Amino acid sequence: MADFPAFSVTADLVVLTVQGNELRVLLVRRGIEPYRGAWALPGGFVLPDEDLDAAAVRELREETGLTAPVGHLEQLASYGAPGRDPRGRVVTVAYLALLPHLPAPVAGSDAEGAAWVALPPGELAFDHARILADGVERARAKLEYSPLATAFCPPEFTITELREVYETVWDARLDPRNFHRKVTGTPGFVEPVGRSIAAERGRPAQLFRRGPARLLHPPMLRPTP
Amino acid sequence: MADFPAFSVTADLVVLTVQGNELRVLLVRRGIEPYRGAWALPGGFVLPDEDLDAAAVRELREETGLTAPVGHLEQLASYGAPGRDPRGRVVTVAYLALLPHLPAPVAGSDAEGAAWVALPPGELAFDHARILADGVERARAKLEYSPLATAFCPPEFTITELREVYETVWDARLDPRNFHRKVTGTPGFVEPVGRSIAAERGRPAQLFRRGPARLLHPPMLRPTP
DNA sequence: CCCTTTATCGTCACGATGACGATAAGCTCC
DNA sequence: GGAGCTTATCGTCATCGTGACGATAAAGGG
Repeated sequence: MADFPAFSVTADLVVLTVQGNELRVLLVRRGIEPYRGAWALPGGFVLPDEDLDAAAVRELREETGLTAPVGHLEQLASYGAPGRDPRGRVVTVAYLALLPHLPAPVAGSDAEGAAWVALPPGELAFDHARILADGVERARAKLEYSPLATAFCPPEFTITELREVYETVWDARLDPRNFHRKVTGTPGFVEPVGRSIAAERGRPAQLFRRGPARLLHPPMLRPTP
Repeated sequence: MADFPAFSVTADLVVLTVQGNELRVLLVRRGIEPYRGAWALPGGFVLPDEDLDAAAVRELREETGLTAPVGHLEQLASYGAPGRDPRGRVVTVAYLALLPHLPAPVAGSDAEGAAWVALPPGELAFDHARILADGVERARAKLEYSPLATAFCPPEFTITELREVYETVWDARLDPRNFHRKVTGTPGFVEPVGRSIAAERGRPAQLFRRGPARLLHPPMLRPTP
């Protein structure tokens, strides 16, 4: 392998969450050149003896303090155009993480500052705008045929909370009655906890947790406007 | 980037085609160690000033002699576990290519030998069995919600040829009448050429070419056995 | 107790689909 | 040239999923 050693490899993260009718992404402000002071996706170099997935998990933990297996993490795509990093030849393996909104502040970050930024953000370093767009599009598409919307919710949630996730990520309004029928009627999507929770107003709602299904048959369809 | 230069990057290809009721993958027999003599996915190192996609296109051309934009090529996933290549730290960016069956023999290959091998193949070098499985699963899934089955067909094809692609990739039997209705009724999936072609037996079939649609709404659904 | 709000259940029409019959348009064979 | 075979294409019908939307249930606030 001494013939082609000229690559560095990073694992960068598109970490999305839903809070207050907004889809937000975790960004860090770069403390060093290049792009010093600019927003960028969190991430870092894959260690010499580390698997790609392990690097992504490590970066996610470092940036969010997450240790418990909550939310969802999957590989997104890889980006390796020459010149995308002015320092040299860098291939970035991007990962997509979907998390419930964390009440605790973003801790343990070694970057200058980390923040949840509403979409769309401003300018991003490197080709991170493209990576972010790919991640958001992946998330939007996956809500259709997978139960991943539950990754944006806490362990126990109401149907209304789940619907608000869909409405926020898709930027669309869904009929509460049809949504309720669809979700509770799809086997394995959600399972009733058996308890209810009172909201600020109105009738208390049943609590659910995510079910065992990995795929939705038939899928949730985005409204055609 | 001098801190972490210890990676080599390859672009490897999962090239699939449909021929005679069989799904086949393009494999090369390795001429050098490690895994000398074993079947492997075609591919090679990304050049120092080459984009990942460009490397995949170059490898595809070198292995198949393809120059015209036929079929389909997309990034699949990246694989970088330590130890997956005994020679050192290698990250492989895998690509998935779907091609019509090429009447010309596989030309221009710089490997010892290249062949179309029916699935499932025997043992493969490195972690290529896993990469191949991921590629096949991606292809199977994409036939549901995209018109990519046309990538397995020549520029002009009949509905029956297209149905045989689905049946082969999914290993399922589809009702010819319902399939015909579904395909011709989905806007942008296929467009009639206006001519017909006579098969060996039976009524001649109309010829179609692929339409402009990128997504199928609603999707083709795999039969639930 | 009435009103507001939200959760949940019901109803109905319509479009998509699976099962399958019917017809069309070539061929071969006699 | 017609019978018979094969495949392509069209039609029919019951069923299911879905969008639109009415109705009811269950809380709190005045």
